[in-house]
Amino acid sequence: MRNQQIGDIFNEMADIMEIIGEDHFRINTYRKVARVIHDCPQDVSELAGREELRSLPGIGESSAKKIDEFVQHGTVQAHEKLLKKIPPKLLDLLKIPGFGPKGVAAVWKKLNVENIADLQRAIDDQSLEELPGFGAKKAEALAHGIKFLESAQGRILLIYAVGIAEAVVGQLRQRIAGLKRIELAGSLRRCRETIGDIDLLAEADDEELARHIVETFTRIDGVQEVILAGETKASVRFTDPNVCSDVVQVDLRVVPSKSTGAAWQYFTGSKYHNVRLREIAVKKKFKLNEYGLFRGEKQLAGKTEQDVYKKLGLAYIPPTMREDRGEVELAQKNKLPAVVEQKDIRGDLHMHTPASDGRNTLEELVAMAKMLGYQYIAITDHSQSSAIANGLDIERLLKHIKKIKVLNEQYDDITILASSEVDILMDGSMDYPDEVLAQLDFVIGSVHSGLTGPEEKCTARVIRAMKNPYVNCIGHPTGRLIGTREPMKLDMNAVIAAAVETHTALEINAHPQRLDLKDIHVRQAIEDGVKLIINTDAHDVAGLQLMRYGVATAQRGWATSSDILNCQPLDAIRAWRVEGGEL
DNA sequence: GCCGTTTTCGGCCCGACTGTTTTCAGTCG
Repeated sequence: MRNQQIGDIFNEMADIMEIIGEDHFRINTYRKVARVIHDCPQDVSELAGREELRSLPGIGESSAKKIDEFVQHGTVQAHEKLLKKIPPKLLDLLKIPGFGPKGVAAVWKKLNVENIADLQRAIDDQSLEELPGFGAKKAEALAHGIKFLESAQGRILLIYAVGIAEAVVGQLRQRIAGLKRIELAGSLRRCRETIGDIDLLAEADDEELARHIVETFTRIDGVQEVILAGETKASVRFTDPNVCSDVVQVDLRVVPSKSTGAAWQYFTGSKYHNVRLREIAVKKKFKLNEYGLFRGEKQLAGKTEQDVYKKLGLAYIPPTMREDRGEVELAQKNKLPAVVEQKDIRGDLHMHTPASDGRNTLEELVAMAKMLGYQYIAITDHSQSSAIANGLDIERLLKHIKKIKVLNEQYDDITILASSEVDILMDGSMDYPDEVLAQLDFVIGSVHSGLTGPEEKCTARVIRAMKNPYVNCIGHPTGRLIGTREPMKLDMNAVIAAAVETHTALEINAHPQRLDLKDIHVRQAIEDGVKLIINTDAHDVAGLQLMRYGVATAQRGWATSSDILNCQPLDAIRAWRVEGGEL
């Protein structure tokens, strides 16, 4: 999969073109191409040379040729030419907050600054402040920016961002008596798997209150630094050690109630989704901004998001779908899929007890599952090869199955399936013999070791497991840990085709560090008719409550409840499992 | 460079904040 690499080339070309001052519409096009490539579930290097590549939205003849060229030669001439026009480390300067292409071009041309060390020297010897358009304050801000860059952390996991946002909102509610409404926005609301900064939106109908909210925000506990603060908007760097050790940028915007919907829509993004909406507005001779949808001076919509979409002639688009991945077109035709919701989930088919590496008893898990309103759960302790996870040998497993069946008899309002998360061994065989697997109500096959092998080997391994008639589902298919462990190299086309052929479900593991399958693969899988299961893989009762992250990932992949096995009644799952029939 | 139920040529989203400015450019989201 070379999409990351190819997309990065287009972004780098755009960066260089900005510095040397080329047409910015062309630059935007390159950035869009980069985004389309990054979002594409198919390996674009496999689409190269075929018409399919040119049919991707935003990719025209010229971009397709560059992609073909990369696949054939490993380089793109246009890219190489651009690289020759700038010093090799110049692009590092763009990473400094507050320093953009115009500034970089100025210091390079006028002061021969070619990298961050050069810039630091220009700040130190005060030659920077002599430059037209620069000054002492700008120099100071850049010095600060360089320091920040040296200590900068990357994006944080969604669940930490949720924790931090809740901490900030909690403090604001406590400190501001007149605070009526405050909402989460940005990538946090869209439930991207990682979050760069946290966006909040507050409502205030008088300017006094708006100022008070902004000012209070800059003074709450945990603020490390105020980046900017105006009348209606402020940005801070914030940390809360109760959530995580990272320092995160939090942006707050305050708008009047007549604009709350438009502002919430705007600050939820994505940027590209918003651009699409504004283009539609322009075509209708309207104007869309964070204050509302306007015809001339007249506000047509703004109080609610629903109004804004409606007046634009669009069906309401759920936040998790707002990525400009085709949802706007479907909303225009009123053909959006009704994506799965938390309330559709009827059970959780992946969790662990102390029999292997879980922390809560069977009874405690059942109690929590009942509280969550589930009709069924599957107990899926590890198999014998997972020694670190205290996996069960056959003898222990058989006893465990008995215990679960006895327990199941005690409940008439929930069904407990005796199951197992069985290791897929290196050669693709299963960690228990078939006659043992046959005794389980449900079987998840998972890869837990040897994830670093070559693609053909990993793919063949998983597909062999799928071909075992007792395996119902592949758990966390790629094995990735976001930000920590790379996904296993899988030919996702082949895995999806095998899932259809062998009638095996794929898991959407809801754990915030996994989210595996991820959104674009979810979409690819359901397009080909694969059934998915959203599971928490809980190791304690708190883990059972992380289902929402899996649901959000399913929504981001446009899955409806009919795509998700554990949105169906247990009888339907049993029939699906045994007969291989349709749901 | 891409795209088209107003266009195959002429468009391509919008506003807050900051700093260096006598009216605005750059950056960010």
